Amino acid sequence: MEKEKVKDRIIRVASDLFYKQGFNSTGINQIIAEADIAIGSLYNHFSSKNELLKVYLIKEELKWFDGFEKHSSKLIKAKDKIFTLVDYRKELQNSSGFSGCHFIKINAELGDSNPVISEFVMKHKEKQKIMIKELITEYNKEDGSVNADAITENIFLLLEGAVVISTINKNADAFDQTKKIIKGLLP
Amino acid sequence: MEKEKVKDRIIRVASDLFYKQGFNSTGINQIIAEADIAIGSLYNHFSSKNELLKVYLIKEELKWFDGFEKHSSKLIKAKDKIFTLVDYRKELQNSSGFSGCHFIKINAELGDSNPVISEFVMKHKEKQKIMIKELITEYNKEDGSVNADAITENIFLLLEGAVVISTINKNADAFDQTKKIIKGLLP
DNA sequence: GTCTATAGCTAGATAGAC
DNA sequence: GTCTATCTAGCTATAGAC
Repeated sequence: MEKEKVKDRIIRVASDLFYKQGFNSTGINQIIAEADIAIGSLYNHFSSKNELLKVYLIKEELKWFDGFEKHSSKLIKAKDKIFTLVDYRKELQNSSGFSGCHFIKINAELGDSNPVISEFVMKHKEKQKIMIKELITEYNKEDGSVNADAITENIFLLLEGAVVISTINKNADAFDQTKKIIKGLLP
Repeated sequence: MEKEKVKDRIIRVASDLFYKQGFNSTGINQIIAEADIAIGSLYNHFSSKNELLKVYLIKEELKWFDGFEKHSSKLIKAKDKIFTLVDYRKELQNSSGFSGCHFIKINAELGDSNPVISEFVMKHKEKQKIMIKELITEYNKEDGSVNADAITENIFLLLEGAVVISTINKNADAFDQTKKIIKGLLP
């Protein structure tokens, strides 16, 4: 295994801090301390804290879709893939100590102050919804005949609600409820 | 009309800033500038920025339930009260420029750094859910025989999802979808 | 009860040695 | 390409005059 490069270590440390304690609450000094580098090195690799934020979000998006691909690729039926989407988001919450969705979090924290990030978050959620719709369309070919747009929106909103509420409550109950509801939606 | 007292002006200005640009991004200096007072006056009324945060959240919770009471008290049937809950949250979002839920926002911003606030947010959402359950129980007495717990959770999660997604997308589409779905849940 | 002045600290970012 | 030293600006909070 190759040794982790400085740039990658900065990204890893910064990402973890941005997620766990928030972007505004994370200082450059804390990042360089935990990455064990000098401040000059950080600014050699990244032009600003904001650039580090963009790199973080782009990487998290890739991780999110790759992670779901790994969870669902072994499954054959679209119905099972949809159920495993609930399991996947539950697992992400469990393993992060219910720290929430990276994208909802940063959007809540930045509000309207950073349009580039706001648009990135909007597009990310749109991608998630499109992915769900593709699964529902696949499901209709295999087993069902549901209204794809309506069921997609329903599942999409339930999942976002479940993530937010599980973050607040620090438990996964909302995902279990969500799975039951979705089972009822896909006969 | 009585002149607004200094303390109330501080609360109003701070609340607006906390909501619109975030708690961490709002400085004491900005609050006193926009409230047009000296810093000594602020600390005469409030012991810390954190106390101001607590007052803000308590006040917003009161406003939330009072606002819904005003919207729903004139309605007779529980079913209509549930529909008007969707309208109410849609209206809150519209009138704030889709700035999101005060409580989800502060929870996302603070993470686990402030347990007192985290617990307040948790209890607030629990109160909302209990309110929904009371409406569903009332509905069952009048018109229906749905599974109260399951339908409550379903409506609750859909609404939270709709608030989050409407905040990200800066439009009310998610509420219109949510209303349609809820209409299907309450025959 | 409102004011000014300021303490003590941390923020993000830059300059320049090596 | 990593380092130290440092800049300017901002932060929360306090002291003490009036």
